[in-house]
Amino acid sequence: MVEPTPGYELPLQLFAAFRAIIDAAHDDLARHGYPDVKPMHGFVFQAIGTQGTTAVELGARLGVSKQAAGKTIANLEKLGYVERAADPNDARRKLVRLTAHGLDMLAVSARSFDAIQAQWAETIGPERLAALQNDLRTLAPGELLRLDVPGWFSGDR
Amino acid sequence: MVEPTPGYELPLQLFAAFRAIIDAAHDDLARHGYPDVKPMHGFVFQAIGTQGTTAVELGARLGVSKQAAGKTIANLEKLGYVERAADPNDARRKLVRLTAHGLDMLAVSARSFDAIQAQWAETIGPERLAALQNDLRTLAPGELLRLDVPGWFSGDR
DNA sequence: CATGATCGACAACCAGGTTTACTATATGGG
DNA sequence: CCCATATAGTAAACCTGGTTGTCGATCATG
Repeated sequence: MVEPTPGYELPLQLFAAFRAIIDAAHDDLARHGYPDVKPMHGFVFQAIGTQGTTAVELGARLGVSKQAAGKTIANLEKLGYVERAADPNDARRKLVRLTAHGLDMLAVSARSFDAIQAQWAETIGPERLAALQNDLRTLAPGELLRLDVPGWFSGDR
Repeated sequence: MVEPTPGYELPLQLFAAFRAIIDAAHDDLARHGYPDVKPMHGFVFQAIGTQGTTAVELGARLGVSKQAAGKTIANLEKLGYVERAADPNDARRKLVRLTAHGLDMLAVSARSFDAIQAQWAETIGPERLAALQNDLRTLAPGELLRLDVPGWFSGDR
């Protein structure tokens, strides 16, 4: 039995597919008036959620230090996607929440991802896409949301 | 018909699967005496290949500037994975080739990736893995080898 | 043979990550 | 009640890897 593809192709295919989705979503976002969001920001927005969070908690969710989370928050604040407010119950904490702009962008991106998924379902058939997702869940269970990508990719893990 | 998963999960699943493979391969590499290789280096080694290349060509293959390629080459040279030699036919060019150490590491990583692929085939069945790869090829055709991941992920593309 | 293109290197800068260190605030045991 | 300890946020210094701009050296061509 011959080996159909060398083993190193599989991860590259997975990454190319990931990248294709992200690029498509961000093309969509740029067309809808959000040209300044970066692929990374999607992770952050998901981690902040509609409820808001704090820098420490955000760092924990994303797998980076609280300082890195703080930097990212500061950037998103400068871009107007996020706002910080004092926590009345704990003067140390600062609540980070999405602004109206951020929430709108989150909604747009959600529609974008849904549209891409729908398009993929159309391309290969919904049952095959469902099977693909099912297989991925089996093969790579665990946390989906990890932001330490730059460090993970180039650092020593 | 209900939407089974929100659209944003699909890219995260793809990325998690990619990451799972890379992490497994690098655990393997660390066990086999290559603890200092980073996920990024795999891309570079594949792009250099067994034939060798130059900085400009490497940058073009990986989608980064020649300067960035040069920096990466310098790092890999310091680690002993790569060596530079003058091109007898063109005094401007410097051939970059994998050392014996680098070639061995490439062989180990190839075995690693094959083993992981085999394990995945065992887990979900070879025909489903083949279908998965086939679908991925359909959904995300094009260049597999692009190294501009850090810049792509956090930069403005 | 002179002009233009290419290769490799250097410098300056940026983004994002880390560790270390510090202040301010909470919390809980003596 | 008070002090010791833990936690939240911030800042500084540093690392890696990316970018652009520049430059000298070398080829290639009109």
